[in-house]
Amino acid sequence: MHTLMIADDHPLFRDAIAAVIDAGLPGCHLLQADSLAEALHQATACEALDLLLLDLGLPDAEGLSGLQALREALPWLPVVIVSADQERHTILEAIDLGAVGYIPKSTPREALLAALAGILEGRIYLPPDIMRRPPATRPSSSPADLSPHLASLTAKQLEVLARLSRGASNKLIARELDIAETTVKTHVSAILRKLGVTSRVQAILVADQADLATRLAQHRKHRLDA
Amino acid sequence: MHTLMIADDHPLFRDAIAAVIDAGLPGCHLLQADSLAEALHQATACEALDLLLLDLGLPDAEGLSGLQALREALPWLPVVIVSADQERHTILEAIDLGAVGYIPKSTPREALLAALAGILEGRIYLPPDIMRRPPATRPSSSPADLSPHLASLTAKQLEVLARLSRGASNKLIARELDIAETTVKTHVSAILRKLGVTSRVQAILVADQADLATRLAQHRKHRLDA
DNA sequence: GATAGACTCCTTCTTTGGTAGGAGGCGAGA
DNA sequence: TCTCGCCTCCTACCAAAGAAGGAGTCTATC
Repeated sequence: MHTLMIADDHPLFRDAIAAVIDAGLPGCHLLQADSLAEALHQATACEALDLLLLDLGLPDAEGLSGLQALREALPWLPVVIVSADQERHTILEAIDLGAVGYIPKSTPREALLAALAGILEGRIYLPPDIMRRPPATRPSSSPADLSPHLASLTAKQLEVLARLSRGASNKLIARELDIAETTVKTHVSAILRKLGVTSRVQAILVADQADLATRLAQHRKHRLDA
Repeated sequence: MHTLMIADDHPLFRDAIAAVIDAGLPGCHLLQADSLAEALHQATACEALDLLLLDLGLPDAEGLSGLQALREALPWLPVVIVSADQERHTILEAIDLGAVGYIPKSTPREALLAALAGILEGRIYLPPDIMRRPPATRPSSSPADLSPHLASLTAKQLEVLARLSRGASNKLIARELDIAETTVKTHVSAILRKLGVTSRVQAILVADQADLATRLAQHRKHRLDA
């Protein structure tokens, strides 16, 4: 059937989760590792591996760095995080790094088995109870504006700047925003003037210094508040 | 059974998705809205609403701002995004804002129904095919080279690329390196070809992904060692 | 109703960026 | 020695970027 590996430095926990899997997903072949190095070693050797259950907090891998290392070394290997950490942020970051799921250690065994089954069938699992809670009110709004420049850009100009930052040409931006290329040029010229630079490249450098994404979100928010 | 609302400004698409749901999840009560304002209005009136299918691209809500507004106005209402946009980043941002799922418009009907069913049972749905792909862009910092591209650049090309990354023009680079502008162009063309991109802006994006500074230092070190 | 700003688009022009191809000099290694 | 890769520079040409100036629509505001 499937081959799974459990990477956790607590033998007791490895045994516990192995028992749950044995009972709930019979026929699975289970490997165990007590460190990231060991997991990497075994995973490299074993081609049939279907899924790695990775604990955050291995001795040789602080936090998500272990996941990152794994994704770089063995991109083909699906990894699901199993952790006591229930921070929304950690969960999202894990998914961003390419994890196929995130299972809190507090998950009841039925839910855990269902999650693993879903993942083995190709789905992504996130803990519903945590993710469905509204975000715990983000810090929001930096009152002091480091760059009066960026603040003076209009909504459309920000949209254009965002695309500049992705390396888009005027032509492509025109297509994406469904406006004429000449109009894009007009916007770009305005952006350059307001930012006090002379080329799109420099505009991009200024933009990502000031964290364009944040500003875009703020702009959207302001529009809605009004 | 369940009450769903579809918010999309294309009547044809609303009808299409309504037909799929009618056939696949019989007994569901379906509402429709063609704008964010309309969706907010109906959702406020209808207490029994279980799930909102929200299109990105409504006339009165650019991108994720609509989701943001909904989450603030009606935090109790589960929202699933239905969009043509398949960017990992967009998907993650949507989940971060509290969406309970993200369904690309290209999803086949069976998968769409399964996703909706899962969501109605409390799960989170993310498109596996997109999320399981390794992130396209990630700062690496590992010794293992994910970008054989950059490694293939010669010393001079790296010098040029470093200046490109600071926003320098060909002319300026020529002055700084004391070579002809045509030579700079030759280098730039070589860089673009090796990095597989078509403009200096894109080259810069690739470069600072791969931490150019580190690489430059390494290169200088090698030269000194030799 | 008038004013101002934002967005749209146009033409014209110059500068910059980028490709293609050829060519000479130089140093390392077969 | 001869070859190969890198650096250098050239011409010629084309595409993209950006400046300048004018102009129409719409919306919000006074």
